[in-house]
Amino acid sequence: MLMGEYHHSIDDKGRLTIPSKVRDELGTNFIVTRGLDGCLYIYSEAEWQNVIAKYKELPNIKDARNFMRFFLSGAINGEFDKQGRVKLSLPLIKYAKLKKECVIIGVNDHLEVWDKESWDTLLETNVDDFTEIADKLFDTRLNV
Amino acid sequence: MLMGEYHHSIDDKGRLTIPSKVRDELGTNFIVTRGLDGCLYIYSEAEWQNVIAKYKELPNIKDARNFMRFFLSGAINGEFDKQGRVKLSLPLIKYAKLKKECVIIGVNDHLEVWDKESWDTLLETNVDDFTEIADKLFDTRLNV
DNA sequence: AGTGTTAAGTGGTAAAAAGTGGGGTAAAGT
DNA sequence: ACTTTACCCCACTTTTTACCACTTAACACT
Repeated sequence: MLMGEYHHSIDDKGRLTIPSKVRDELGTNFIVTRGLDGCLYIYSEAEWQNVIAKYKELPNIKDARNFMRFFLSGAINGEFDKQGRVKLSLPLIKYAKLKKECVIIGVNDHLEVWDKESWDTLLETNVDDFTEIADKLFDTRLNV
Repeated sequence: MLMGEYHHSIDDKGRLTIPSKVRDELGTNFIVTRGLDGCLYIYSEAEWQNVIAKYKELPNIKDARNFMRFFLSGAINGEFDKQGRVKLSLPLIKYAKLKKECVIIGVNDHLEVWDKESWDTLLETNVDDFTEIADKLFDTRLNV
């Protein structure tokens, strides 16, 4: 299970260190692609297969086609160098607005890469809503 | 069954002593994560599985995505050092506003970690209302 | 009731690992 | 052939983690 929050910097050459604690879960080959809400997703090969399988079930309508374009055009096959870093492509860096400071978080089946500013904003603007959402969840438990 | 109230301090390195009386119930590996109302939750692995199972059923909408980010990014795999302490991550310490003095309480299936000030405030502001709150809670359950 | 012994909590230090930056080499393109 | 770019490796710095020792508190026995 991927989890945790890690702060790393991206260097001039577009290299980003993947936290050592989550490297094993990714395997030697993994996929980096555009994610939702302005971050990047990183999947292990196994999880990537699951994701692709789900998308193949989508109907062949325009929205779905465009979504696939968005999702797949940015995808790269990531590999670690000896220091545990990935080289990110320019389109990916641009999409996620990555500057120097990045935040890498584990979210169950994938990693997400955020620009530090975007992440801080996300936390600040949402932290109060989480209690409400959780209350709803636990309310449904009472109804069981 | 986890219960009781314990007072411990967190040191400069973010290490928090878990009361010896509740260590056995947590096992050797456990999970610390952001909790509701400004405290931290500590779950044994078994209890954590229950919690995760619920969250995995959430739909892939923005609120749910942010909720997962919030919970899982804060989650860490806790381990005891030889003195029975856990290393807490900076995001967790920041979220719960932990200073020096902490209060650890047992709440049935999990532990909660509170900053002493927050805990005292919570008790003071709510202690008179508990009877009332209890009445409401048990009323709604009867209506199920 | 006091003293001694044991367990629990706190703080510090040293060794190991992880992260960051720089430099060198090879390859490709002009 | 030379210049530029990208990739890989090495070394240094910073952070982390594990271990050790001391202090404080509790309990028991005399």
